[in-house]
Amino acid sequence: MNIAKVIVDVQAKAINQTFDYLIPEKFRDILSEGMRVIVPFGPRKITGFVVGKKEESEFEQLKEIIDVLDINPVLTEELLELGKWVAEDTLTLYITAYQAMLPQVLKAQYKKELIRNTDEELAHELEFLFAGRDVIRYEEFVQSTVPYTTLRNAIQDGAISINYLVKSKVTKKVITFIEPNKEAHLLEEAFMDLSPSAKKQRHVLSFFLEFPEPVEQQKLYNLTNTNRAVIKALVDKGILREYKKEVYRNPYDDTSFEKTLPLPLTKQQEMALHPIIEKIHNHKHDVFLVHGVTGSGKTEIYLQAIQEVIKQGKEAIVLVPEISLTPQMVKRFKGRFGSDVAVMHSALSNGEKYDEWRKIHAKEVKVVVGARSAIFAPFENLGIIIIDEEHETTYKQEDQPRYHARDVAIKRGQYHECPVVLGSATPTLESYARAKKGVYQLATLDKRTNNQALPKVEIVDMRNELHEGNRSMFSIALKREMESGIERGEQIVLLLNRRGYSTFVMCRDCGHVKRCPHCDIALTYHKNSNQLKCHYCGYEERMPHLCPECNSESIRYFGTGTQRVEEALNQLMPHARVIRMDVDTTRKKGAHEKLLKRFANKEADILLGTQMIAKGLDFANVTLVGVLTSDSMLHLPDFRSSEKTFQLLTQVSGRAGRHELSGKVIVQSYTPDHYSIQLASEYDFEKFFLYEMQIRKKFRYPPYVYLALITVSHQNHVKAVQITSRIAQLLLKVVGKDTIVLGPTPSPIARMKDRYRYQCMIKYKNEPELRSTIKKVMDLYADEMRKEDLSITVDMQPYHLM
DNA sequence: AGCACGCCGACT
DNA sequence: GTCGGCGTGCTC
Repeated sequence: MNIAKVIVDVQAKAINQTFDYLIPEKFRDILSEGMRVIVPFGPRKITGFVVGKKEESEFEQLKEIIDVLDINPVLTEELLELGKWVAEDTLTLYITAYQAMLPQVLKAQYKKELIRNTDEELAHELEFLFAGRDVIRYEEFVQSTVPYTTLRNAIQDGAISINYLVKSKVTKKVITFIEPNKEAHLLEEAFMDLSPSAKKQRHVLSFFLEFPEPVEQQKLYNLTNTNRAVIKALVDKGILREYKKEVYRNPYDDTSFEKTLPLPLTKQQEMALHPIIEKIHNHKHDVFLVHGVTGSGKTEIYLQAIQEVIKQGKEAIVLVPEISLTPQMVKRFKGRFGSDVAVMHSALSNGEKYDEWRKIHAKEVKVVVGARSAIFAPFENLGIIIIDEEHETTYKQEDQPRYHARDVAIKRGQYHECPVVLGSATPTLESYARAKKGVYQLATLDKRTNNQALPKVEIVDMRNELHEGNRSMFSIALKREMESGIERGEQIVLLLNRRGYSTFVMCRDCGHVKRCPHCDIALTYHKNSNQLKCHYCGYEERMPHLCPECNSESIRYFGTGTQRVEEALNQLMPHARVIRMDVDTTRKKGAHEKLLKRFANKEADILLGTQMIAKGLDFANVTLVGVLTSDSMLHLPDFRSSEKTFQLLTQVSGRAGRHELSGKVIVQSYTPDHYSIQLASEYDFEKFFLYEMQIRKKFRYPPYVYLALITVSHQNHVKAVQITSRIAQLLLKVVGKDTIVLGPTPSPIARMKDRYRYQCMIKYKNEPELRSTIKKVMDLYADEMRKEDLSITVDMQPYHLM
């Protein structure tokens, strides 16, 4: 096996295939599939993944692999196969799929440098640029005024050559330790010899006389109240010694988690857990849907199933929506499994993510708890995969590869012959329908573990409030409940649902709304900078004093931001202490946890926030949940808007009365009769499911059909429409008669970054050839995509129709 | 994609 | 003769 098949790091359709390379003698024994290599590619050097080996190649002149980057393969055989499947299933490039499976820092960076090959005089500009050096960075040339032709000539003459470099982004964290450099009695001698005026040095030495152990440099500074200078003096005298050690960055201090033991299960939990355990014992794959109301103890089921898996010497993956949002979740896993747990989520730095990944790769942990991409954890002996809050949209990646973690989980579950558990209080219609059909195993938990009733939900019709002269954003009922709650010393969670409903700027005189000049969307007002920003392209301008249309001074921002609610709250109840949680107050690392901790410590009466407070919070003292704007996303152009509203209301309601105190929920709405609001208030998932399924059936939406969305964008409006139309016609010709091809229709954001966007939607039940057909159609436009700056993207099973 | 190479027109 | 701007074709 002297030849390696390599997928190279070039994102282009024409390169989406394996390339053969000769394995040099020195790498023959060590090179295996799944390793990263550096290979020559045309004039450059790039990285690639070895996906296979073979004896012969149809190419005559093979180049040799330049270097091998890994000692152990970064992708297992399973992951190589899985990546191939992901790429083909989502219609993306192999290299894109492989890179999505690995931490960012393993992606190489490419650099160039110019090398002088001759002592002879160069063109004078080049001579000036090199300034006596033999090697310069390529950027130096780019930044200079030297014409390209001059360099080109020098390269053709052989006077200068380009060196292509592959640089690793990997940085490993190193900690400096300080320890005594002498034995105890010699140390004591040294102590005596120290000048009596060297107070600090004597203090440090006395510390080491008491504890002759290595100490982290930083800790030593703190413990002995010294600094670099003092320690250096002692090191220079040969009394102390410093050494460096490579460590994992540990974003969670394992010792700070209290060890927990399995809790006794309720009958319902027992019944849900039992069949899962059975599959674990029999090494059989199956998909379980655990449909449990908030507080029904789903997490305990996960924990005990994982315990069983660990007992068998196998590993577990737990996906949670966005783990930084639920420190309580991490606490529960770390509390039960301690340092056997790796944690992966977007709030970690790239270095931290890499370290957590290395722990998995090195088989130092048994469990990974993480967001979407943790589904690719390089375990080789998986015993269970759990997806908590299965309905969350974050499990679908919105850029390439556009995979859904649930699909990947099931694929891996099949490979490892292990169960996949989906958990939710409000499952997606897709999963629930499958469970009802018997494709998934359904377990229902309709009782809370503490037998507390779910909090009562009161819907307030905001139209009546308006008629009765209450123009504020708080209904009379909500105000009353907030006041009495605070009086009793209880806490309140207020949700401002502002998805699809941000703060835009409108002139009260002429109705003019400020829009982005490059995108078809209203600009959003940002108070702290007094600027208007576009959330799609980043365009920004100053908030105008006068309406640009009619010069009126009555130009104001509309919509309800959390800041405005906070101000109104302060006016309404000056004594109430409010914590505001939104993108602005949680931008800084760790800000999230800090705010939640303050709320938990009862440093505030009201927690006011956006969607991010709806999930996973568990505060014993919260008895009231208020939803200020329950219907803001009902009117989005999205077939899931009812489902999402139902999910959000159900979830946020579950935040009240989780422990001894009973809870209450007040939902304010302008459409109080809407079924998703009504049924959420009754916690009637079953009824909601049946009703919504009828609607999906009538309008032909999932789960009755599968969707594929093709989005075409181009600077020229007419061109975008024309091409979309042609694609729709081409597809219509080949698909089955039950398949619906819609389009061209303008995308919900019809213009973005000065490009017009049109889409073609395909609704199908059974189209085994659809992927290859779409590929062929895309190939027809390959040339135009390159030359004419045309863009065509495909999303199989889109979540948002943007 | 990213690069080299070659051709062409413009300008000293 | 240079200089700079495209278009084209190749990458094991």
